[in-house]
Amino acid sequence: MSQPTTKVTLADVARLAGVGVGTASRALSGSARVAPETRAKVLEVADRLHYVVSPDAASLASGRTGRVALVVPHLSRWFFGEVAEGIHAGLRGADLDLLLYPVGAVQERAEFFERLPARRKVDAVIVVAFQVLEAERRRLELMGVHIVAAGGQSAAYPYVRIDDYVAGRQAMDHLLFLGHRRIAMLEARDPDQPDLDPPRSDAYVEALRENGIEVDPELVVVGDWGGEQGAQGMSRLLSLRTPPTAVYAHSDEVALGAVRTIRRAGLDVPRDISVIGIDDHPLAALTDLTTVRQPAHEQGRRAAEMLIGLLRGDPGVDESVTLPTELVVRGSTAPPRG
Amino acid sequence: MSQPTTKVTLADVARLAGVGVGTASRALSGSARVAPETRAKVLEVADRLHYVVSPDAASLASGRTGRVALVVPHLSRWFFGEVAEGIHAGLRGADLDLLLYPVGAVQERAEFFERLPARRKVDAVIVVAFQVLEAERRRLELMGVHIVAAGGQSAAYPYVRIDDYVAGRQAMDHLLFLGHRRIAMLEARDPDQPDLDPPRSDAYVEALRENGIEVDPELVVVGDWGGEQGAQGMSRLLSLRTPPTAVYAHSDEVALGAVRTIRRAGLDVPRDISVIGIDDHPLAALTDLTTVRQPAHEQGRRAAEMLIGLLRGDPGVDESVTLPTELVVRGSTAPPRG
DNA sequence: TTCCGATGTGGAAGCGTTTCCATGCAGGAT
DNA sequence: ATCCTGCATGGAAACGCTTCCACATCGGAA
Repeated sequence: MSQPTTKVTLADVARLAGVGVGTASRALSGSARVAPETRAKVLEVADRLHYVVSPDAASLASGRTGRVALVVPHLSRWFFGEVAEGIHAGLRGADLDLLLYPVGAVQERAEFFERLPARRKVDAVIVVAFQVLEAERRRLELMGVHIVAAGGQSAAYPYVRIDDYVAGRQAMDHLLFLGHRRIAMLEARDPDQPDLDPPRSDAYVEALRENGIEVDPELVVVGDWGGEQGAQGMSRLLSLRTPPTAVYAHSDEVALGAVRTIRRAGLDVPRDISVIGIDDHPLAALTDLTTVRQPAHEQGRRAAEMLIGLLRGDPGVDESVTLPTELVVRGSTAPPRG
Repeated sequence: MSQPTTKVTLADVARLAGVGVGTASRALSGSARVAPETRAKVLEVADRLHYVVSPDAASLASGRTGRVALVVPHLSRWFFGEVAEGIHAGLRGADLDLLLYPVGAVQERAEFFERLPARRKVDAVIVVAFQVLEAERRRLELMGVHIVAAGGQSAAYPYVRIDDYVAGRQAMDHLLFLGHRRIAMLEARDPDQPDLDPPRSDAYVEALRENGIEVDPELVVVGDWGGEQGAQGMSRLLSLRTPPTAVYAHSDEVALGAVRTIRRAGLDVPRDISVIGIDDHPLAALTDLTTVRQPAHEQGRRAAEMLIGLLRGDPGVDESVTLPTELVVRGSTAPPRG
């Protein structure tokens, strides 16, 4: 029925509609001023010929690419995938395509900022949930496009995120409220992120201090964001002369690792040890893990909407947003024994 | 130091290098025949001017876009994210960009195939892990580009996948080997996928039959791929007069839902009921879930490599691949009690 | 009536490449 | 010495659009 073989150009449409190419272009792009009947005629012909504009020609002529770069580490981890979906949702209707740049591995990341493969290919960049280093920021700016951060604390750009300190406090305050005093922390850091002091850790320290509890360095174990590290960290905590009665993990995945180790040691969660995470990963519900929920999807969506505003040149849209988090009590926390 | 303000064109480079634009283009694209010293000169000038080709102009002139569409449902679910990362890995060095098209929701999916937003924007399409309907296939082919399937049984295109029947058999055979006879199945289906009979279910039926066990319809519960459905399905199984001694779930997420329900009922996994899943989701290791591992990342990578071959016109690369799966025994399965 | 602004339109000038074709030239075969 | 081959090169012609500019037309204001 249709011939995808011969490609139909704007000139063809214009000719058959009996108008000039300029008019045809205006009629199709919708915005410009064209007489209603002329527009109708052009659209009718375009439809009949199965006309599809050539995005490359349009980009070349207009200088706009209609694309957005999505720079994201670790697509395979729930949070990032969820944010990415949120971004896609927020971009709907804006007629923008997403160019995907996974930069999980150190080398990939270095290469991305080195080569800047998105250069000249996008109108904007969304950086998902990672801290952009100073040197990287400078490279990024060579692209000369809008940049927003989704789910990260890249303070240099407009962002949508949660308050990690508050999230951490919600977790810690819950444990403290339950009566725990000997609380361990499984701190997560990205291998190549030179965070000085993650806010989620500050929350630990300050929550303890406010409750008159000394920070015991033995009770703080650092690892990456993976569950395996949580499991190992927990082993270390269990080997202490006096293990903690509760564990605050920086993420649900880390928390689940801890739970496994506790169970393998023949102990019970939460009777012997309480465990709390952060994220509200879908599996947290399935594993009955108490956690602090953060709106992953929404962070993506809001960031995308912000970007659209920026591209349109709306005034005042570049105001960063911090979304609320929420304690979700499940079965992995309880008052300490005794 | 650099001026991202003024855009440098090929003509500028050519002029400063003292060559024609044709020669400059050939020198930069690398492949064509250019005298070594000429090429060196051009490259040097290009580098000095921070020249970056305009992908749009190049696409327009050459007819190649240098982009690949990645059509994927549910980015936020581990398997899809992992396959996507694999695809990205497989594409490295090929200088191809990935255009992301999430089509998780029914409406999104319909809209994608209706509007075909990737039309004229890509040289190829990778469809991740979902069955392309006949009508969708016809739409897709309007694009007139190569298509491959990663991690799905879309038989119409070259694919890389696992054998779902075999994976199911590995799970079932393990349970049977342990001595279970009353085995339930938590069957997962995509809400809008009119699979007749999923191979993972066939495996259940045939494994039982081969072992002389009648299929008890009560023991088969259907849901979607989410953990919640696994939890609910398990409730139903527990309400039977004679609950199963083992549960075969179509995915790890479903299996974990089942485990939660079993535990909440005060029963023990695996002492009272064994549970096995499929996937080897990272959290399966953390929750000690026995499962059948499938190489998600590799499916993506291989599909991407296949695509590169197709685009290069290599002969014989369009041969589909089926990767092996592997039983991973952990702590959620044991012989039946008694 | 004349003039003016608003509105709709056609067409040309880019946009920045790739690629084809013609040309120049060196060197080996005759 | 002459011819031919083949490589390296310059330049022009697409590629298919957007957008600017100029022009025509039409009412209404003066």
